[in-house]
Amino acid sequence: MKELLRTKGFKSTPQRELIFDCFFSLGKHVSVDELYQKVRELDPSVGHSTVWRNLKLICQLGLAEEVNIGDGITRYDRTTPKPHGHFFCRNCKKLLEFDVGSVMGALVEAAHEFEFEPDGYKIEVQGYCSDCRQDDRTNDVATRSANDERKA
Amino acid sequence: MKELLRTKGFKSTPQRELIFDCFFSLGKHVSVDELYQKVRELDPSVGHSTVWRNLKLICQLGLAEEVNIGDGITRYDRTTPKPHGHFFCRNCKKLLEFDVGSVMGALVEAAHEFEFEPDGYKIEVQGYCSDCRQDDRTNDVATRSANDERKA
DNA sequence: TTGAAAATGAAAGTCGTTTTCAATTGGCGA
DNA sequence: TCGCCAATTGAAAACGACTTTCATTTTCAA
Repeated sequence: MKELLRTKGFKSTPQRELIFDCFFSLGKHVSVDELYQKVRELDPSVGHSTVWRNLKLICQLGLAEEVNIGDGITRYDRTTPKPHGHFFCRNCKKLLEFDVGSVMGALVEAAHEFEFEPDGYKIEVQGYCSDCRQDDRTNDVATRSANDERKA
Repeated sequence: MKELLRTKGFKSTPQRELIFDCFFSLGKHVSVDELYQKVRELDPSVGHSTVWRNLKLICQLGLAEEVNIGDGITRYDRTTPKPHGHFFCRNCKKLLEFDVGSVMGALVEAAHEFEFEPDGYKIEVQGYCSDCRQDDRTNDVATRSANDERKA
């Protein structure tokens, strides 16, 4: 890692190494705060902004990319050799990955038609995972009474 | 529109009608502020929060849905009979729509394998549109001093 | 008409993200 | 190895989009 940083012109610092290590030791889809907590376990002196900046750096280095599922929290996903999509459970907030190889062809083709030069794909499918499926869901209704439930 | 609101248990107010009208008269992918500006042109007394709340209401009624392209701004897209994806130009921020009929099958199948019950799809392809394509782009580089090398 | 409930507008609050700035540190050249 | 200078750090504040609060106004069913 130290090597990669040097060759790219960045300095290696203890904080940076720690943050990088923590990021890669954690699972995927890490938020800044999740990473921050992890880092603090090992070195409570590391600052919030340092974690944030290094997470950005990890993205700049092409080692991860942002994932935005629309809940206001940016997560960071290690880049993988093959692109993948996400199933996002509206209930338990779980994020599952699935292979999108079968849809890439169609996407690339569509892009070609638009003379669009793609360099990133975000395929997010929202719904309910196997644990949270139910038939009498009440949280996507447009009626007044459902509003009140929601607030609770 | 007044009818729809009533039947769903919501009241009809001048502000609400105006906001709804403006939303549907504007193109797609409207942000709260864009809608707010439009509304203010016709009635400067309407408040920011009223616009925001009614945009949420439009979503609750199933007439629109949020689109998140990761730039921190939530846009609202009229729901259309057929699902569509977006091409988001990193340079000019343009948002183009494309038909995703050809990929839906694969997505639904993948969801089925995961026992996932989908109810929303977000297919965002990022890159550069035909107007912004160029070969010597310099805004996605990960190297500090290697910028120069790469261009040469 | 009238009152309960909903909607409004201004302002303030929330919260994740980003920047500022002074102090510290890494690492290249001498 | 040493010293310099730019990169990095940490605390705090700034930022900005989103959301809530609350007093007031308005809608609409009875």
